[in-house]
Amino acid sequence: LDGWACRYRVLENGKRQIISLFLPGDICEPFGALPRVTGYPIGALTPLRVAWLPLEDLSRAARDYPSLNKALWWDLLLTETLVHEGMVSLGRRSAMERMAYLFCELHFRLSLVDLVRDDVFDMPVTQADIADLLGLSSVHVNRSLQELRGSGIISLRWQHLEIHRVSALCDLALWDPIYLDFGDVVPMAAPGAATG
Amino acid sequence: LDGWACRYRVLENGKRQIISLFLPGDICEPFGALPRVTGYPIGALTPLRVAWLPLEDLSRAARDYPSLNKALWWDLLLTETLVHEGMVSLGRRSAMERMAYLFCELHFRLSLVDLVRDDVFDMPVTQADIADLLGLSSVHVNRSLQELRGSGIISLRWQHLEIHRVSALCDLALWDPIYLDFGDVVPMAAPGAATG
DNA sequence: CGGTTTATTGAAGCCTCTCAATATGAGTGG
DNA sequence: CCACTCATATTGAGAGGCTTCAATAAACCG
Repeated sequence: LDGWACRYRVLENGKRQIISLFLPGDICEPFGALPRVTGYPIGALTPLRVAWLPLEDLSRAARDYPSLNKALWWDLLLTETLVHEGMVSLGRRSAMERMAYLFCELHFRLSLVDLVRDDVFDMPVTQADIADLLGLSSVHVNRSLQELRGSGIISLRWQHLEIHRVSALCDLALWDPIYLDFGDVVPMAAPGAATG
Repeated sequence: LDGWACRYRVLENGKRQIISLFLPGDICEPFGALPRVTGYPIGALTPLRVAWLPLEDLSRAARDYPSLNKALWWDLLLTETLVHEGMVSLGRRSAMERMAYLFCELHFRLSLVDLVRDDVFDMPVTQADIADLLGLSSVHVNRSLQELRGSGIISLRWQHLEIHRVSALCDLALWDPIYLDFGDVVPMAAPGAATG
């Protein structure tokens, strides 16, 4: 409900990679068992306020309310897409482009839950967190950030991010709003109970 | 059924990133609508032989056979985990480590479908493909490959990969067999039909 | 047997990392 | 309100990994 969390993984050599971000309104375990099984822990990046949904309640509610069921699928698809685009960032975007992309993504996601006002929003995370999210060192995050500020596209102070030129940021990020066409998605009717 | 495929994404600057690999036996669209919606194309890396399952048939079969339903969830979870670990590779593993990790993953996955004999298997992809998979340049893939061969851990000729020292490869890859504990997964019973 | 794709090699340069030091800010207790 | 402490941010310098460009060798294909 409040605060930012993430799914992450720490390698034996001590390096951490953040897999995905959970923002206010996000569902950490859309259909229950997903994250439990994978072994990736979920950690808080800020103090958190969370809602706990018993599996049975969620399951029953999803069965009773088709629109909720659809919303769960929608969430699953969107989350998946975000992860995929994160992979593209890590593999094929430069440090600057990754930073820009991250801000674009946050702008998009936080807008969905009405947490953006005039292209300004809170970013209650540390530069080290951003580094682990983007696969960079915190030093380099700092420098990229300064460069981005110097170009006049954004400003970031007191954990407030202000995007001055959204289109310039999107261009830099190689942003492609492929997720925005989710409106009329009707995924396959989910199969029956898994008792086997 | 035969051949390798992948889901990928090409950025405006022409760079390609491969999101995930589909090997023989893999399901490209586990619950139907997932990839269709995200905009990521699926491409063949080799000549392909595929089975096409009509959505209704799959849906009905999953409802009628709980074990199949469970298998679909299992597949979804495993695929998800593989993607996540791929992110960790891109973000926090060096070129050598990524190569090693890729071979470990392939060894694991191809073993599941009985395509590995004595730690030897086919790898019918080009070095450029591997580069796009690991977020590297093909030149660097070539050099990392040579280094890996020179160390005596593997040999790769005629698109045949031979792993001589599996444990050394796993160590190098920072391999962590977290997916191997999938045996007794019973995910949440999938919710009802999505008509909304 | 040519023609095209793929693999290999070399050299130069940049992007990003690591190490290390300093500055700034937030929180705490006096 | 200030001194102290700790986490975070910033800066510098040097090194290294990886990339790009470009050329050559090898393998594949009809």
